[in-house]
Amino acid sequence: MSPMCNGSSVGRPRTFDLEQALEKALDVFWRKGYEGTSLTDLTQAMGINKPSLYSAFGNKEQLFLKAIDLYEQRPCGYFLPALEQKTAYNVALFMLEGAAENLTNTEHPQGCIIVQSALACSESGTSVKEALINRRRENEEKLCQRFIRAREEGDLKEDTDPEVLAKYLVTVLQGMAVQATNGVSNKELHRVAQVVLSAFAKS
Amino acid sequence: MSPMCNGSSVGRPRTFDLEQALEKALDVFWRKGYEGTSLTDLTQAMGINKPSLYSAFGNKEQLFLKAIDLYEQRPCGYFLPALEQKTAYNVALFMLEGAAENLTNTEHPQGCIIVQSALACSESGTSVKEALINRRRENEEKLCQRFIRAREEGDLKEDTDPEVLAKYLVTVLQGMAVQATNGVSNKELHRVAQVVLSAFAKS
DNA sequence: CTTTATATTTACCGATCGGTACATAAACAT
DNA sequence: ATGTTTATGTACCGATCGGTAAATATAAAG
Repeated sequence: MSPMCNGSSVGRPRTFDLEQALEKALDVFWRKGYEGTSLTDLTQAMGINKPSLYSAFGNKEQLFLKAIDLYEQRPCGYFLPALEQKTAYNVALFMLEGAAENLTNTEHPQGCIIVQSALACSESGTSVKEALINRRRENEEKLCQRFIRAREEGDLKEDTDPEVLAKYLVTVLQGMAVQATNGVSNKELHRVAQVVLSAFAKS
Repeated sequence: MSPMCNGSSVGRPRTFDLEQALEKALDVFWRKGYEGTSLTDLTQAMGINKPSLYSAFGNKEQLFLKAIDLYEQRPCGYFLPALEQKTAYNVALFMLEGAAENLTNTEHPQGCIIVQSALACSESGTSVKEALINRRRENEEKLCQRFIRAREEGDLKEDTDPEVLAKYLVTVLQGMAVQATNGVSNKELHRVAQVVLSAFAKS
């Protein structure tokens, strides 16, 4: 039992790459949603068979949760950096333009997996649905905290409510995610973002 | 063959009310989505069995399409009247406040069935998914036409693009629908609506 | 070598999916 | 009373669902 060795080098070695397989699973869940994705869809895309999937990732739900972790790190990686912009306006700018570009990027499925993969589902999907609700709430909360800080720094007027501003912004972002599933172009989403930003500048 | 008689009064009469059954089906589809709803869910809620469902409504997909027709007439009945308001601002006001109230109304499921019931789905659901995309587009187009008229009437400034304004507004409305599935209160949605409307007034 | 530990393959599990065949029931027309 | 027409209840269809048991394959450790 050698310490600090996660790969446990005894036994037959795995013949596929964990992260590449997870990327493939993310792609399928993103396009078809949680319940719309079957294990056959997954194993075909990942190039492995079911027992390998279960031994590596647990089950369908745990695989999905790992996939959305990867989603937040990679395709949606612009979110946390957006929070680090110097002004509240720049936070909104970075986030809206990043979303407009990313939600319509044709190098991966359109829209946001955290919005579209389990908005409504059967009983067996409710735990995933609630996990996604929590992710959306957490992201809104992070944005809210950033706006609270902005107001303390004098970056937002005293009479603007950070909570309402954050909720308004994520509402627009989630709406843009729906528009992206409609097949809207990045140019159109950028125009919507501009409407928000021009109002932001005047306030 | 007596003319002008839709109920074709020959044969055993139907023992359930078509519209009441459709209302029950709408309620289930609204909560569970298209693919998340099973025929067992439907027949239990409607109080009929499968052959009755199929003879009365065709199949699951046709039943769903009839359910969203009913949705647009009844629960979402504020949309078309909103377009008839006298000014562009009042159109937006009526629509945003109506949505805030309706999306969170606890007398029926939360959110918007046209947004949430098939954002992402398996291959077998793509035709329903596309039907919903078309509904969303049609509603956006109606709003766009209303804003074009508003600009012709001098009700909107010459430099505002009706298409962009309409797309922005439906984006907010669709985002509010997502928020509603998160379980947000009507008060919170009204605050978001107010952000939009105050910017609208200044423009 | 043998042992031990892990991964892969195949084949299968019970449950549920959307949809239907068939017999029966209930109304009207003749 | 009989036939026609439509609706209902039961019982079933093949396909697919998520998940797994068991056998085999491949590595390191002894």
